[in-house]
Amino acid sequence: MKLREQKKVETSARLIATARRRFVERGYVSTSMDGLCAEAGVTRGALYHNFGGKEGLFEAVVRQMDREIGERLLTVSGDDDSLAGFIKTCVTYLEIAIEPDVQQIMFKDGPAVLGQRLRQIDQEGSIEPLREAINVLQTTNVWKSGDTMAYAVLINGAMIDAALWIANGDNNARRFNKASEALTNLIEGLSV
Amino acid sequence: MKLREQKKVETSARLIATARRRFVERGYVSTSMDGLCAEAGVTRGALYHNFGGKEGLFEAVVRQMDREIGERLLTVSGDDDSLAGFIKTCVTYLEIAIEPDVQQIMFKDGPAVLGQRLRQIDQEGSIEPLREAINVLQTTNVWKSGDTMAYAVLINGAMIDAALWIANGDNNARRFNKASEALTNLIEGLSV
DNA sequence: CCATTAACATACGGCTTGTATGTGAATTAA
DNA sequence: TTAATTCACATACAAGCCGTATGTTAATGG
Repeated sequence: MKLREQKKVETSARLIATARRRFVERGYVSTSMDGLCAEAGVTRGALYHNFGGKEGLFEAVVRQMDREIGERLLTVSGDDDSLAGFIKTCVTYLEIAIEPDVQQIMFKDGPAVLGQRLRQIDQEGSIEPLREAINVLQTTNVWKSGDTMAYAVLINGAMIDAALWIANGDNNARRFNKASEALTNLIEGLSV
Repeated sequence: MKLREQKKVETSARLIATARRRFVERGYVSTSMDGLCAEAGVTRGALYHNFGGKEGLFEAVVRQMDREIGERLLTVSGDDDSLAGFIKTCVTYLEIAIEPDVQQIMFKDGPAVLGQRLRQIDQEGSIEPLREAINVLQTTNVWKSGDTMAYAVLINGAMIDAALWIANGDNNARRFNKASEALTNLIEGLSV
């Protein structure tokens, strides 16, 4: 890799890492680009050159986080095409969605900052894998008929809202158990 | 009502009405309080006196919208305690959640601006009625066992995400049919 | 009729973001 | 090798927005 190109990815990585931490700690609007760039050891010029602006930097953080989530889910689902495997993957997603980083970036600031683009981003990362898994279950006759994307969206939203409910309570473990039990019943109810 | 008190209500109402329109059209961050107050025929002094700030005004808009949604749902559900009535109410909620006003205020800007407070607000407006309906179904033995609040949250989230999916497509009617069919199957799957 | 208060207007300061321009090092071509 | 060019980044500047602190006027109450 060329020297200049390498420097570029280094500063980009530093900016993303710093941004991720600050966006999680202070939220999007309360995060100043001056302070962020200072901590990253660059000026705002570097930011606007690499990411176009505050929004672009935030989007880069979202994409990074989305990839990480996708990878973590892959290690769980593996090649298990059973209904039990699907449920286990969903419960794992619930665990991930509870984490403060994910809550702040993906659920709280994400929709306001990126709007529809956020959906496009984790369409690939979360919903599409979900849909494919449902599609497999449907072709093996263990899932009700109906549009697989609609099912995927419903379950995705159910898990997101459940995660927010869990994280906003004072007893996460208790709510998590209740939610995962209800979620399991919900999914089993959709199997034939 | 005292004269001064009445004036207060009037200006508050004008501010809320103008704010609702502008927040929907331009989004929260792109809405200037200078321009908003100018259109409402007052200065920013009135705003900060009545609502404390931009955030307080937005919260007032959210509460108004939440009440309207609750009332509209009540006219549909009535006193029908059957499973079919519950499904009908949910489909109606889906219809409401598709509307651009609701999407922008409740789903896009709401979480970022109000955060956890948004959940508290439509806890009363949306989730709690949902939970009560499920509770009735559960006591009449037409619903699986498990925590009613968890079920309510799951279904609530499923509908919200479905509404976002529908509204972001290019054929709303088609997606709405798919989503309502899948939602019906999901709910029926949770009945015994 | 006067004092008080409440609703609102005005003025000000500080912070933040985006852009326009400058600069030095790396790359490339002659 | 060297000179030109490009690129990654720094600096400077301008404009907008929000919150607060301070007036001001009209209603209320005694």
